[in-house]
Amino acid sequence: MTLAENTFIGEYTYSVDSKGRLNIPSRFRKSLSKNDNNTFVITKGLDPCIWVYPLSEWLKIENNLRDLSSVKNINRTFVRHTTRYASPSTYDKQGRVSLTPSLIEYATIDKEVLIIGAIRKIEIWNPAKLKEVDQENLKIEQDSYDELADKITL
Amino acid sequence: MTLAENTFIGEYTYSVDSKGRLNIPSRFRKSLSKNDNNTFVITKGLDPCIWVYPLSEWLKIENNLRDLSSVKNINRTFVRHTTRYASPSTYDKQGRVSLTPSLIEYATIDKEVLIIGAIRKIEIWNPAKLKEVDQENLKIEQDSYDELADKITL
DNA sequence: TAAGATTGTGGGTAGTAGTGGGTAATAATT
DNA sequence: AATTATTACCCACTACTACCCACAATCTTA
Repeated sequence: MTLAENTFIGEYTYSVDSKGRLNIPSRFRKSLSKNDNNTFVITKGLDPCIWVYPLSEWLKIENNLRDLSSVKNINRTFVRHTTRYASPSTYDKQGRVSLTPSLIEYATIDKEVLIIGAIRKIEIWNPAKLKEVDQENLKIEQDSYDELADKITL
Repeated sequence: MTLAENTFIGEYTYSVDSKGRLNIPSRFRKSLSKNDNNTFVITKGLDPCIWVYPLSEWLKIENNLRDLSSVKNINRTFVRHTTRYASPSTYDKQGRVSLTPSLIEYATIDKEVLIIGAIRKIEIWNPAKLKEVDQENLKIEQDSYDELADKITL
């Protein structure tokens, strides 16, 4: 038994260089399915962080979006918001992808970042920002946390 | 696995020149199917923006419209509004299409525009206008938005 | 423990992409 | 038919991106 493909766990502290490039941890690259041709899709997270999907995972999302009719206003809005910040990126010979300025700004990323494996995707955080968000969540969500406990056995 | 044909994601800030020409982002041109002979169909969006379809995608829409019975008033109106502003445009050697004055006026486009990949089509926005529209949508549709987000796993 | 391989980081360079303007070919109008 | 207007093509400049090479630190293996 080995680790599952396109499944990411663990946390790393890396740095973004002056050109906006960020190394994808070697472990994560090895986990990426061969079919994905060294390509991730990088986009805005729902939290103030950057999300990185394996190409094949992203294509599943695309297919769901494709079925939404543009006659409905809410569908147009949803599709636009989901796609506009997304861009495919094949990592270079050194294993790096490049982050766009607008994403770097959105995630308030300086130089040092936290790269976190979140099973189906990878999250890129400004360490300080994550601490903030964790604090807030701690207060609010104990109830919903309990609810989750029913579904997931730890 | 590679990126899907005629599928557009990402966002670009480009400018319309004095001749009404607009560059189609290189990524989008590469994604356009070979069958489409460098041709897009440019038309009015349902939002105050311009929609740009790959030729082959547009033909599918035409076929759908063909099946709408003209007995119903709403159908006649819908067909008329969808078709009257549409015109095919092959991009030049520099990768530019030209926008008609009436479309530019409809989308209140000045010089700077936001080009957004919306899966099956490309949207061209006046950045300020999009901000406005986003604001309005934010108020009204949070519930239906969440519902959609529930169906589609991000 | 020493040699080799792997991994993260930094920087230079050639090719590509976006933009602006001029000119020829085509279409429209008088 | 002549003139004007419009369109499409061509050339040129700038900025940026992707690729390449290099190096240091860490980990692996003999």
